[in-house]
Amino acid sequence: MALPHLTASHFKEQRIVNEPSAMPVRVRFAPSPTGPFHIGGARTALFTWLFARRHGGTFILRIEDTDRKRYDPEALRLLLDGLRWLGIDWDEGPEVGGEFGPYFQSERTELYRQWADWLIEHDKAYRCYCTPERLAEVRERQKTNRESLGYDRHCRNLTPAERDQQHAETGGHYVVRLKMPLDGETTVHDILRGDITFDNRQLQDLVLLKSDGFPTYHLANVIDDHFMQVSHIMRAEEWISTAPVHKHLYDAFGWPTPKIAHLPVILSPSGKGKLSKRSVAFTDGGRKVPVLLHEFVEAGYVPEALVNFLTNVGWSFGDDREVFTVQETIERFDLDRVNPAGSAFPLEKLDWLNGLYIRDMAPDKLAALLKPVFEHAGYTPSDDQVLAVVPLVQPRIKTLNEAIDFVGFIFADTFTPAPPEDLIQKKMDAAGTKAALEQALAALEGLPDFDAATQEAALRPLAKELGLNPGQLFGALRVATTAQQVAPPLFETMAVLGRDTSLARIRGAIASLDHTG
RNA sequence: GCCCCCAUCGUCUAGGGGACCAGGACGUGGCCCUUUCAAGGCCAAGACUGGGGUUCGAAUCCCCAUGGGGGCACCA
Repeated sequence: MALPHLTASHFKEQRIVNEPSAMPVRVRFAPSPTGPFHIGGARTALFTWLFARRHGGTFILRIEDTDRKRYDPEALRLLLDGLRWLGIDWDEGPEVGGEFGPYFQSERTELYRQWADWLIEHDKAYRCYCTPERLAEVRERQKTNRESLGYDRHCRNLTPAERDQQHAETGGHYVVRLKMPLDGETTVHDILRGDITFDNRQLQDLVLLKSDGFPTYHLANVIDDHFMQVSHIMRAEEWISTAPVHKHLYDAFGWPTPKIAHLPVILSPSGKGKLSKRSVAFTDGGRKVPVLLHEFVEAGYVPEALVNFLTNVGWSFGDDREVFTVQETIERFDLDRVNPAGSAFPLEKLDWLNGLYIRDMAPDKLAALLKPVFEHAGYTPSDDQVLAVVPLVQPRIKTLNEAIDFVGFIFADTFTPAPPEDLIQKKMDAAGTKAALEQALAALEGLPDFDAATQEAALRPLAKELGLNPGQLFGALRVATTAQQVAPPLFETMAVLGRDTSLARIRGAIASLDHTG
């Protein structure tokens, strides 16, 4: 009988027991306003928010605007709008405040500076006077010598006299670096992965305070998470490698380390590399893969579908269910069903889900969503016109934008007839098509009403009479009235178009067939 | 190069030593329905990366290999 090993399954058992801890759940999403809102960030925000809501905790939004060079004032608006669009609300943060503010790191610089000084005073950190040029040189040398890359700790070993001299020479220009242990190991506990152990010799004396006086992520993050009483850190997987540094920072301050879960990354649909705005990917169909949240909005996805989709990537509902509401997700979301493996972005599944949600939607709600889409495409339909068109598109579109191809022509100011040859259906010729259209025209003209059912009652027997398949007659009429080979069902379409317009177009088609003979 | 993480159908996933000749979903193919396109219904093909252990028994636990991913900034 072998001794039981400490295995992943042990962690999982422990996790379930320990999860509802006495400490109130306080989690944060802490984006950096340096550019558009990335879908990966949106997923991290969603999972964090779901976790907070599931545990009756507090969801904090904190803006990590400590990078002056990359700061983008537009980014914050995109971020807040994006979160709201997804239905993610925050209990503390911009616009709502909270007792642990301010929630913009740029307004907390004094705090970071104080604690950086504290670290220096307590010999946990040191001032580094190395210029970017020297750092680059060190780097180059390490590369040519095939050594492992990193700061050589030059300033850590300065004598007090040398330090004073450097201070004077550089005009007090310095960064603050954390004094990491030079040997031994550091173990970080990740909720999804268990213990992760690092060799301290691989770890860096990372910069905590930049020469412009702003903190780096490492410092600001640790200080804020501590003072904002964050219980669980949830962030993307790319932070794993700096987690041990953060652990040492907490230890240096003498603060407890929050529980940490590194969420898996979303990969490009090909599975090759992170889903990135820099390396634009395309689907097999040649469609550009959306990456930024506003690209999903513009592509005609609806928030309920995107949220449902995002929860299906890296997390699973269980019970073999793929479709569920946010409320249902909140009721059962937890970290133990988060898959630590990165996943390719299954865009086709989003299309399917989006279509599902569209078909499920109340017609007036769909109309409200569709109107701006039509307007963006250059049409100006009235509310009633959009509502009339909803039944035509609702069962057949996967994204809102697809409605434009189906029914956009209905709102167009001018009608461009299809070339006459397009009117001619399979196994038909120009003369036969012309005759069929003339017969149909006559039948339609005499109708007491122009609703779909009345039209059908007249035209279906006519097709038989003419010895045509329904598809032949209806196809010719479809092209005549819509100038499209693909359109919503004919009778409904003509009903929306109106009798006058429909008949005029049929007459035009008949005339165009004269010229082809 | 160094460090770290991960590994089930093409893809997203279920799976926690026996209930697994591995379940669901998307996509794909076929059939039905049909007025083009959809939607809907039915059916089908399709995976435990490899090798060693542990065990009566491994998709599941351990090790190695391989593959993929992430990181190695005065960016987050």
